[in-house]
Amino acid sequence: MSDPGSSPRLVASGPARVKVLLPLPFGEPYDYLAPGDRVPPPGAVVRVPLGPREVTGVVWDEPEGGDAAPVAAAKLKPVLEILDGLPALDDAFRRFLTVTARYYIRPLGDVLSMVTRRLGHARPPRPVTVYRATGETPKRMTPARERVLEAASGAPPMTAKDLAEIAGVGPSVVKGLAEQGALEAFERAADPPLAQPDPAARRPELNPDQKQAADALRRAVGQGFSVTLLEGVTGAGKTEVYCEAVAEALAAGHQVLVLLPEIALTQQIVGRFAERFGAAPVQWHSGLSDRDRRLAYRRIVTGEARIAVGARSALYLPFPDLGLIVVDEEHDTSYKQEDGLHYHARDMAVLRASILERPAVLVSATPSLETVKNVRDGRYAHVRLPQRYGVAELPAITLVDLREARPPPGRWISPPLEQAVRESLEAGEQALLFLNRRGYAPLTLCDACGFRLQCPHCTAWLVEHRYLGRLQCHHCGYETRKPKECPSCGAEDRLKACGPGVERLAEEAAALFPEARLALMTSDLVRGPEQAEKLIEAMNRGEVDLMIGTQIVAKGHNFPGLTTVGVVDADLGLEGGDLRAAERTHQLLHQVAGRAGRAEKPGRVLVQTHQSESPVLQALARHDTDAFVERELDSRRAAGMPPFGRLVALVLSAPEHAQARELAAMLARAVPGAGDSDIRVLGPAPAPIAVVRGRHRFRFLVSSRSGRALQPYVRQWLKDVKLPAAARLVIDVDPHSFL
DNA sequence: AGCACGCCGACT
DNA sequence: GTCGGCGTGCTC
Repeated sequence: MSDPGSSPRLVASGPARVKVLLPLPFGEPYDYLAPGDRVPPPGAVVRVPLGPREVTGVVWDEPEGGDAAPVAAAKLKPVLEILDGLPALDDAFRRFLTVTARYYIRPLGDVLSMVTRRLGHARPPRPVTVYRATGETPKRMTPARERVLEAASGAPPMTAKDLAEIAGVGPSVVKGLAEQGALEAFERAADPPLAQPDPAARRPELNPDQKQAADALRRAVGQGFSVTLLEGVTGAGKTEVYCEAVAEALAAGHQVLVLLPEIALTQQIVGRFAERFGAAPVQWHSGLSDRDRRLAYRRIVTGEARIAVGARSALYLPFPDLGLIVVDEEHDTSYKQEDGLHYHARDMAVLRASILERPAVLVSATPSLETVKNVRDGRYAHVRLPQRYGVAELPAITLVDLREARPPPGRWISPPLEQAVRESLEAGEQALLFLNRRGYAPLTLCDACGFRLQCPHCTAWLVEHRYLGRLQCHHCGYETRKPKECPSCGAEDRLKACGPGVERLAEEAAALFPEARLALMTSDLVRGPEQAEKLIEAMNRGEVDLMIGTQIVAKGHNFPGLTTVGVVDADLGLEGGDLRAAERTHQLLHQVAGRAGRAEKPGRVLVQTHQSESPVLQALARHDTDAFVERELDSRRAAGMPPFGRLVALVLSAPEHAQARELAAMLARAVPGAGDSDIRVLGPAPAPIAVVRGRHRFRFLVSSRSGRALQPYVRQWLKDVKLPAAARLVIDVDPHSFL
């Protein structure tokens, strides 16, 4: 750690050394000379030379236990500039980045690069000229001028371009009016002011259970680091409860971050926050326009934004005074980043809270087993909402065994499901069909020669997307038109769709229920949160009778008129056999089931399966989450798997199969010797998807049954391994995907 | 990550 | 004889 007294001071031996961390895959900061006049403190953002170029870095502390020989003084170059306009990264945030890097076995500079990409956003926007009406009338009035003045009056000041666009005239009209004194031009330098949330704006009526839960969360807000699991079934009112914790943190003058798994959910939560606090929170997600992103960034890092609602990447924003982190739907798999730095936002949220010594609240109807274990071990507090607020009964869940109730060939809706949907449509109610498979058909084959259409770059079938008129690879994004002839035997019109996707399901539903108004909701057809919101609103207004969708419809939306839910293929999530398959299926189906019967009408759920005896589905049908959790925990404990044991996956890839295989063998030879029976290394094995984007992949899996940290072992293993540039090694700590 | 240096094929 | 391919290595 740096000397606390290292503010500007004269050093006999010339300009001081400063450590500067660069957003490049280096593990340690580089040494520079302080610029002539002053020594930038740790956290300061600086421009430094690096070889022939110039990069933005952050002044860093001494690396911990860093006793490596110092870089020769002759090599040192001076810092070019201290960027005083950009907020410095405080100690806690720097520490957060350091621990993230260590946990995920990644160079610290890699982690910084997630942050510095945004640093440019902190610069204030260049001033723009805006116009407002003065109330004067120009000497000569024209229809065009009238329209402009009408648009300007009462509205906030606008740029000439916006004003002209609204009035449907050219910008010269605006300029003319300004010359005449009817419009006043001025510079708008600062960002528009942000309406501030009021913790007391609209306190909701809480039922006794909610009140008790809210009190517990409020108490936690005043008391340093803690993690609380807020558990309650869909509709129990968890959002209202955690909003009380948010209010408490706001009242104490802190910022609050609410993490959501999907940007499709942000609109809805933003609306509820606006209602509760009288002002909308700032949003942060990948769907923001560049302008909105910059604005949001500035508001967050200056502290003007008191509440930020965002996707996982919001966790790596430098909030100056974060007082509470809420992770909504904490069990959701999209919190795990699956490319670049493979971090888990829920886990890192807990880490950030612990470093800040502030509370975190994890919210879920179906908590992850990791969180359940932490509760049982006494590490997390547990607040449970037992009741389904406003609704007496849980939906009736029926398992439809497809071995008995077979759909007709080439169809996927069984007679009982068809019947149930028909009844609900005839009653004027809404129905939802859920199938977690995008596109029209997952596989296309030639019925003349049996050839299967495969991605040229991956070990994967091409998925037909009929709406887009393309065949798509879901692993690399490769797209092509569907050919007329079989690429293998040349037979014409013999390529047949195989298996169901939501688009095909929609086609089947349209044929079965021609009078119903259908809507299809999938991530590739719904672009951005606004469109998702539109569909949801149409559904809420009753403009849709039958909604068909992938898991995007399962998450968090309330459809008051929805009474019947059909899960078309419950077996989908159970196959593949990865360690969390049962857990994910349980969570997803529980969530889908929770969509039914939210208002006064009771709901029913039909779950189609070939394995109705499966314990996951049995527990689901009985609404017996606890039984499922017990069973699953037992089997994980017995297997030494997470959350009891730990895993690290390593995937080595190279463009040539032979090279990948040889390098994998070389890595295998470098595995540190036994001597520790707790840690095991499996592999190398060809990855389940052996080729992705033209790269051949081999997997290793490191595990410890005891739950001991694996990072030191993996670091030791890779310490002296040198890979050629063509090869890549991806390290996934706590992997969720096993592909 | 960039970007330069460096050693082997087809061209003014 | 050069221009340029991208494989290897360095950047305080």
